Amino acid sequence: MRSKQATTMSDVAREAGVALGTVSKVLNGRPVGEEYRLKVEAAVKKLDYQINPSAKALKSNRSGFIAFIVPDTTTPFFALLTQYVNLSLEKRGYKMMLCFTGRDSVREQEFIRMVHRHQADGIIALTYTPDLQIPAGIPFVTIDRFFSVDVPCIASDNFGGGRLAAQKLAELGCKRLACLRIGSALVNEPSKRKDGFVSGCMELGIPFEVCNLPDGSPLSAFEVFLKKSILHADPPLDGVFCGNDLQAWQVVNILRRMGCRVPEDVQVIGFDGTRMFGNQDYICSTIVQPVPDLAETAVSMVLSNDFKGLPPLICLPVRYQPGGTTRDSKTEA
Amino acid sequence: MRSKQATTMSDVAREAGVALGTVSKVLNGRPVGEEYRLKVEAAVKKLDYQINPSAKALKSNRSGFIAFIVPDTTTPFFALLTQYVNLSLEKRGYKMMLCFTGRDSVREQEFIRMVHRHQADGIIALTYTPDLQIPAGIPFVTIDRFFSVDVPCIASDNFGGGRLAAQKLAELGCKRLACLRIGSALVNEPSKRKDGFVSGCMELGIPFEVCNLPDGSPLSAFEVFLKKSILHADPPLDGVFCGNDLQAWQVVNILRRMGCRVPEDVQVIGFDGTRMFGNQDYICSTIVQPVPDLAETAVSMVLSNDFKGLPPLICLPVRYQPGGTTRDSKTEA
DNA sequence: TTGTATGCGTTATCAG
DNA sequence: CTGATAACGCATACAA
Repeated sequence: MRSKQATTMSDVAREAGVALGTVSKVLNGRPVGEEYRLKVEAAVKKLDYQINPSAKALKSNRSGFIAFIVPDTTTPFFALLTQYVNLSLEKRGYKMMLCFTGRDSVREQEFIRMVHRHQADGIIALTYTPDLQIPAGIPFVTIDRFFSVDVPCIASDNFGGGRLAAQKLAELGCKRLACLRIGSALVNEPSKRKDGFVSGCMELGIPFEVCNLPDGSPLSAFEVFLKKSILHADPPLDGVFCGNDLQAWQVVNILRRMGCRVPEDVQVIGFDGTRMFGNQDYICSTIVQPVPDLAETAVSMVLSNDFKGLPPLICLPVRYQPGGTTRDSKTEA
Repeated sequence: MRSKQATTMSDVAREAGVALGTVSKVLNGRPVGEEYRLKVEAAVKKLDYQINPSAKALKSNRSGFIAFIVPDTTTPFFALLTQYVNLSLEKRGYKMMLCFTGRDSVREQEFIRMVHRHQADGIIALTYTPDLQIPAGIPFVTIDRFFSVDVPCIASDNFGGGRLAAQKLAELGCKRLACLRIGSALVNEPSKRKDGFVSGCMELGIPFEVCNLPDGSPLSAFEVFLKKSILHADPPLDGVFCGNDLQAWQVVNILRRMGCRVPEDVQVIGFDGTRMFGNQDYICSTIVQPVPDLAETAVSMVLSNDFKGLPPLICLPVRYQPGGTTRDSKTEA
């Protein structure tokens, strides 16, 4: 029992001098006589009535919660996404049920059960579990991970971003490019960054290499590759595109430790749009993901009335952002 | 209506050949005949029964949700805290209701209403709104913000952290110290960092200055102060303690732009324990807040059976972490 | 159009 | 200790 006995719909009905059902209708925006509506609204205000979400959920089988499944909330990209998904949900009167999995597929599967039990009205998931069991009968959309044609996927234009990186590096004077990436060889959305980059390089006719390491590879593998390509190739490597900003940052560290100047000798572009402290300087030159749009789109799709008939894959436009690891005019270090 | 008609307690009761009430008792761990318990448990497993949280909440007035109110989820410290609060709640079978306020006190107050409506079982808030109306009748604990003796506050040992910073800087050879901070002059938990630092300096008998700027001050104010203290003081300023890691990072940028080498000429210590990408290198030498402990303590307190009778302020120990902006043996840049 | 009655799935009371 | 029964607050057919 809360502090003050909660006021219920009956209280409002009595206060307004109308029937219970009428109150319910007013609250749910159903057609009701103007005169009645005003009386009900007055009573609601007077009593400071708040609907009881549990009762509503019990009766309607709709909880007003959307589950958001994400590996963690501390990686800057995920943190930003979490915030915007939360915001987009809030704007539509929904609450978020946050599930961070720690990349543990058992936990992930457990969450799906939990979400099911809580009658969540939908799930937005950013997951890399390959064999995830998607629950039937509940709207499910993914971010950055394509499952199948009946599971809508919202992603950045990863392919276009890769191309853009290649173009920018060429534009900025690079003579030999490379794509460095640690990540599953599986074809997933982020792996298209590499594909786009390759496509861009080929179109530009610029020499390039791809160094795609499996998950969990040590950073030293990057170092070996970089040493070889910078010291023994002709022209030497002078432009690097990385799978994400973390890897770009690591590569920059390696390069500087090797005595390479960044961006004077080698220019580096990452992916994501990570900023110091979430809202300060960009950590590196990067392809920025449209996080607010990703969130807004995911939310609007998962809440879509006609969930079937949604497009299977939506790609949102990215943009290039100088961040000190390229020789853009305005950010010469 | 969900995909498969949800199985209910009655189904379990029928399957187990017992009464409805018995099932409820088993599920809530109330004493029940061993024989009955086994039958019920078997039926639960067989039918894959899951309790309906809405019905439970409706009847019991306990939603199983704890609200977590935080300015944003992208600032690294908040992101980490969010994750650990979520984890601590999950371990106890609770769900988190995430409310990020964007430092908007109207939104904040609105959340409190919403939380109330949703019958949240408690609130954990990290807020800087001075005149926040704390709802009566619902367990409310704060992090890093002291309201009054009946609102428990969990904080890092800010005072001790300030002292520790002074000690470390002295130990590392600094001859003149300064505390730089932007933040309300209000006496709140974080402002104790400065107090601890002052206390440490005085005890050590080392010369020091304090530069405490009001919220919203431009960074240039720091620069003016630094120029004066480094160029025109004797001995020159060579050790800086900042109110948090963001400010430390900004100060380091200013110093380097001024031509000062960090940490060779000036050493800098921040506060929070911020790391690149959430889990990589520390951004600067810093006093690390015990985030997992803060979260765990806040959760355990807000769920405490005897909410009255909790101590009004709990300070958790911090630690010093070299991070490249001090001349510690192991991190000489 | 408005009002009434029933039941959602659970917990709690109370009589066996 | 067990089992029947009555709410909890709301939505929704259905009757007026």
